Amino acid sequence: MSKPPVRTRLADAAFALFDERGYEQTTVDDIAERAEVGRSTFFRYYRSKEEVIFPDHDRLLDLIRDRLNTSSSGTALVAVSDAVRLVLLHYLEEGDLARRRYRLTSKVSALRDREIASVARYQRLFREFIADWMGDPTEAASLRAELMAANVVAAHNHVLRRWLRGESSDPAAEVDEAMREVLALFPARSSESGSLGDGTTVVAFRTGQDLEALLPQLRRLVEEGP
Amino acid sequence: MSKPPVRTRLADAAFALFDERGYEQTTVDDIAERAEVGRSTFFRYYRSKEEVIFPDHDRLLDLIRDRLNTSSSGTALVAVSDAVRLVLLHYLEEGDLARRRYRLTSKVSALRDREIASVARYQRLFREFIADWMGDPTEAASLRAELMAANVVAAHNHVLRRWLRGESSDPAAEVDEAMREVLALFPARSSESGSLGDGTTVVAFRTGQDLEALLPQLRRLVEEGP
DNA sequence: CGTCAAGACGGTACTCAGTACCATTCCGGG
DNA sequence: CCCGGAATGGTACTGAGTACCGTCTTGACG
Repeated sequence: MSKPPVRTRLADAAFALFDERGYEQTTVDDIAERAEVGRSTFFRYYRSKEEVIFPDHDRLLDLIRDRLNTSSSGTALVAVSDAVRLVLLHYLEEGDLARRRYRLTSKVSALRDREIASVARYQRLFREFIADWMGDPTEAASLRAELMAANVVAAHNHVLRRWLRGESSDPAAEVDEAMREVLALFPARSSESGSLGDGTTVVAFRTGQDLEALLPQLRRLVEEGP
Repeated sequence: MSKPPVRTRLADAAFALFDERGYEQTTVDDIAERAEVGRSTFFRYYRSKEEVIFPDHDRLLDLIRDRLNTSSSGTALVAVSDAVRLVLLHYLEEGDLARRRYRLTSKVSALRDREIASVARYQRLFREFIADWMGDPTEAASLRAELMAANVVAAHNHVLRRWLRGESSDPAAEVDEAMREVLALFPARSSESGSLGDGTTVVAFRTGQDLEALLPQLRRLVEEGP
């Protein structure tokens, strides 16, 4: 009976020690020792101490990038929503491992910062994808892309964190609902849905209730003639 | 003629060396030496090498927190928008220093990550403030708070980065416009504007154009009876 | 003017992450 | 059996960050 592969042994040892003594109190030597390997071997499998906890962020980012590049969804926002659902599913598959990681990142600010930086890379990818997709180089379009990306990521994080905290029994359904919420914030423009400009137009609002705030959105809807 | 204060000398030396050799190629010893100070003294003024570049993020965060706590704006989102404008103005006051920092963070990923982590702290603060302000513990409200915070921060970052890149001549006006855009995404609810529930109701949409996506928003508007 | 205490400063020594490099061992094909 | 490459372990180094201690300055007070 041979031992499990080195990479797995290292990860197991690391998580066990982090749970026992805490992240900062655990040295790379400790991890290597428990995994019964040399210190150099640790750094062959993981570039840093942090990477034991976030092993495949790079791989997942590449996967999402490919997904977007081969996407054929109706709108950029829908494509991105679909892509981000993949990320959530990835975490769900990790199961308990994801929750252990969450407990660690909740306690250790250095790890939380790293996690946040990773998420920002997704957001950047989404922003660039949406901006490219819109093909509109104006400042307004650029801001819009930025907002869309931020919303998708925020919605994802919201659902993910709920699940990680054990507050969600059906995160897949929740993320779908959250994405619908986001989609609703950014109604598709007529040019995006194939220049059918002749549908019935109806407008709904309550007078006397921050009509001012609603105006830009209504204006956008109304001005979109063929 | 005495020299400038130690803290200033250290910062000047650090930025000069970062420009000359790059961030990673500069050691703390180098900085201390150029500032004509001992190495220990460097760490008395800055907790880490990175902190020379981001000296007052903590202070600014506290300032924003106070601002929010003493705020009396009409809605949570407006209060947060006002607060975030303060952050932008802070950067504008820094002037060229902010641009030098931006050039550094653009090149050195470790610094970019740190910057992103700081921004995330603002976003968290905003999210908690909005959630508290709404006082609505439901999941939908929680998501809404998350989205609002994300939008405000994204809009701010968008304008700030444009200015840092020299693409904006009037960032103050741009951030106001961007915040209007964000406000427009989140129309105030009736309960927020004083329980006037008896206004005229009108509804507008284009059939055949992602009506599905618009539904949640419309439903929300319609269901808000007294 | 002398004294004393507090703070600023410099220096030393340490831990630990991460890198570079080299020697050894293991293993499969020839 | 032999050879070559891959995996491994060990050693030595750099540099960030921490702890601690001795020294020097400074200013208040008698």
